[in-house]
Amino acid sequence: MQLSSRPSVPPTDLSSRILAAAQRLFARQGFEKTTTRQLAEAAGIAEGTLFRHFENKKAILVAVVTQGWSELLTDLLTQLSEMGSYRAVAQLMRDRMLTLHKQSDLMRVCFMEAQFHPDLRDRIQSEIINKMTSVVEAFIQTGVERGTYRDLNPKVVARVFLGMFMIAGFSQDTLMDEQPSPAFQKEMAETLADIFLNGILVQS
Amino acid sequence: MQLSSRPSVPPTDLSSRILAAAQRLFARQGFEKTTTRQLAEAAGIAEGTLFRHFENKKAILVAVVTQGWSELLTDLLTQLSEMGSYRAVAQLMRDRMLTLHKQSDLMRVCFMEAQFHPDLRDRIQSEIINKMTSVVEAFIQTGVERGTYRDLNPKVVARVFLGMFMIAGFSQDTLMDEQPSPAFQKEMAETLADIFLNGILVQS
Amino acid sequence: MQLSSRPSVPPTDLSSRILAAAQRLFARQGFEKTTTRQLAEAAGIAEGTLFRHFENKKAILVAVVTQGWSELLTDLLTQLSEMGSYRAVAQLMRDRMLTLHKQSDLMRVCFMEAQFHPDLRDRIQSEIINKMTSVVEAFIQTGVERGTYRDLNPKVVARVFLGMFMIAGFSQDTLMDEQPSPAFQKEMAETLADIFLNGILVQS
Amino acid sequence: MQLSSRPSVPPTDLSSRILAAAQRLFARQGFEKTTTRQLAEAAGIAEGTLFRHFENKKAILVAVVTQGWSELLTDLLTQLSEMGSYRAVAQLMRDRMLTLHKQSDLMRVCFMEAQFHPDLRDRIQSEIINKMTSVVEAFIQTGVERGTYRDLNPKVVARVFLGMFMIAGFSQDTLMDEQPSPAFQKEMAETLADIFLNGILVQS
DNA sequence: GATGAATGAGTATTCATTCAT
DNA sequence: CATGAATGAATACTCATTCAT
Repeated sequence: MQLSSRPSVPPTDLSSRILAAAQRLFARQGFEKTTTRQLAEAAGIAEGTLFRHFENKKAILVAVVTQGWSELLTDLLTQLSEMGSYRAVAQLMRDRMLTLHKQSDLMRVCFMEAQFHPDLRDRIQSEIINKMTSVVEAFIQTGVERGTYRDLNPKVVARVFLGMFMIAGFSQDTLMDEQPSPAFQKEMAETLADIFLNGILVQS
Repeated sequence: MQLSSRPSVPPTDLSSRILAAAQRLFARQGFEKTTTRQLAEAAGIAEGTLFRHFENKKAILVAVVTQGWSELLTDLLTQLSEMGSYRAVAQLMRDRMLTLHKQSDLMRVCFMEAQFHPDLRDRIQSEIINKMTSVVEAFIQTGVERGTYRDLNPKVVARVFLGMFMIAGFSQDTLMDEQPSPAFQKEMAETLADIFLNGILVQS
Repeated sequence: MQLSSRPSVPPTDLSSRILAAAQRLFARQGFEKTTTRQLAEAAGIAEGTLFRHFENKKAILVAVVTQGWSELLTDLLTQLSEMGSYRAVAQLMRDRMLTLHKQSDLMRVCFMEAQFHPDLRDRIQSEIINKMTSVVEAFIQTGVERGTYRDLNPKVVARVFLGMFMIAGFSQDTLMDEQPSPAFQKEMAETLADIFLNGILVQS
Repeated sequence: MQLSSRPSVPPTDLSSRILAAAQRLFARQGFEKTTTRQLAEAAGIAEGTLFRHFENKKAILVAVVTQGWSELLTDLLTQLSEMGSYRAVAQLMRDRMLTLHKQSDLMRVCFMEAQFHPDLRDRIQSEIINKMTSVVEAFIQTGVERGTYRDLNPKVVARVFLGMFMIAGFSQDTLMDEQPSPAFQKEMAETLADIFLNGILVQS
């Protein structure tokens, strides 16, 4: 997996067209319900052409997911590394959550399909989640050592942090209101960050 | 949907046998990948019999999900209403999250399939999520009014609270470690509740 | 494999209808070129029904061949065992060759497909050819011991004998004249039997 | 078809490379199961190039078969014409059968595919088989007239003679023992020639 | 001439649903 | 009511052939 690749992919090359179409369709309909015919049509190519670029349908899923997470991880790492104040994590979460919403396609694909495709899940886990978790963990650890964060298990906190991303990017669209207003989304993101930092209890 | 029904369903009646089998299979393999033949076999009946009890395969999905959330909601409402201290919410979360793990089958089915079946999602939302949210919202509201909780938007906090359930019950199994140890699960549940109440920042 | 089964199969049961259609089509067009759609149409059933009776297309081929040889072998054994005079082998050959013509469908299927389907070939060989060869071999052996046949290696003679069957039933239709006249066929059968018994050389 | 052409084809010219690859692949896998991609790969050229040299896949089959029989026929004619003694036909058969084994690739291709490609069969028949048959027929005829061979229908004997070739070159590999030992092959060839000349009956 | 990416009709197989028993 | 054989539309994937480079 290449973490540094990407925004340069020309949208005219077929593989990219296929992946773009696949991301949209998989997210909208799920992997199983997306037919290769639809995929080809959406990419503006013939059905057979799909199989010149990817060995089979599942390989398209793997590519979509791998590429997507790759981008996500790159962005997160960049932002974390540039973040001066350890209190600014709220800012980061807010930003991330709002942009994550745009990538909720990807989140959905992952959550939906990872479960039924062990090899896909293994890739996501070993190549991505673990990397993200350990980066965030190190970040939290530093915050704890500096006395900014409470003395909680950094590994666990990292998971909660990442889990919150998913709430934001994923469950909103899925089970909550059809189309939450931008204002509500903003408040949601800010409250989530606030709770993450301060909790809901009044400080005694 | 009946919220108060349920523990009286005899496991020998065919509809229940079908639903039990379906919940397991849908969670394990997803709705699309579960064939009616498997369903029938798992329920110990003939394939055609399925269609005497449910109009079509999708009706089985709807029934599984509705029934499951119904139980979940009933339990949550009971516990909330019986809860004296508003600080004890941590206790509740811990309990819920640990038991939720057992019901992760249901969570999975919901998260996976709700998206692709708008009518299912609508039912879940209008009949369940909204009810849960408003109950939790009222609970939070009271906590805020009593000065136990900070003055945050109760509706938003309620969503965060419910969202955290899902982290616990769902994403763990799906994307995190293959089989998180009970000890880790317990720590995860407690830390999540702790962060929800206190945040990660050191109290200044 | 059952050697003694057969002429009692009711032509109304679907498996038999499928096999009958398959024998004709495989012989006419080959296994690869026969589509399951054609197969179903010829058997007067739906395409999906094929797969309720046979696991896959190849299983139909195996069944056709096995069944066919089974019948052929049964007949041959019966005739050989009932044959009084060891000179009468000519009579047998003539009869067999003429009826074989009707079963040339089967011969073709076997010769064509056996080669590309090792497991099929193995079955034919171990269950049928070897049985036929050893029966004929024993017959020849007896002829040699009685002084009726020359002292040639019975195993080799048996193979030649069986090979001659194939010339008769198979290569005629395939490479020789489109439709050899019955008269020519009869002469061919008789000459083949004659040469087998007496050779072409004038007795010195 | 050119009977006198050929062994001068340089193996570097593309058409020949294609034919060589095709003969091997068709014999090994059959015509239908050999893909043009395999063909191109085996010939070391691009897939599209095939279609600059042959109009379509079937034309390659026709060329392979025509060329092969052409060589076979040339050899047979040469040997027959050089044969002094009419008793020496046994020698010829033995030789032919042993070398035929090497060309069993060709035999297989012919037997397999001729049947399903009427135009191919017509070519083989009119241009080759008929020529071979009539040459052999004339040869037998002469033997009969000289009193060496019994007074059998020369046309029929010629067919039996050619049919025996096929037993030898073809059916052995296909349905008989996996890999008959050279010794067994030799005995087979000799016995076949012996039976052809003398029959199996003890001369009374 | 050679290439190989693109094509799309065609394939075997699956599976929700029906219906005669 | 329960059954399970029959159905046939729908699916992922293959491959001979074309054509712009």
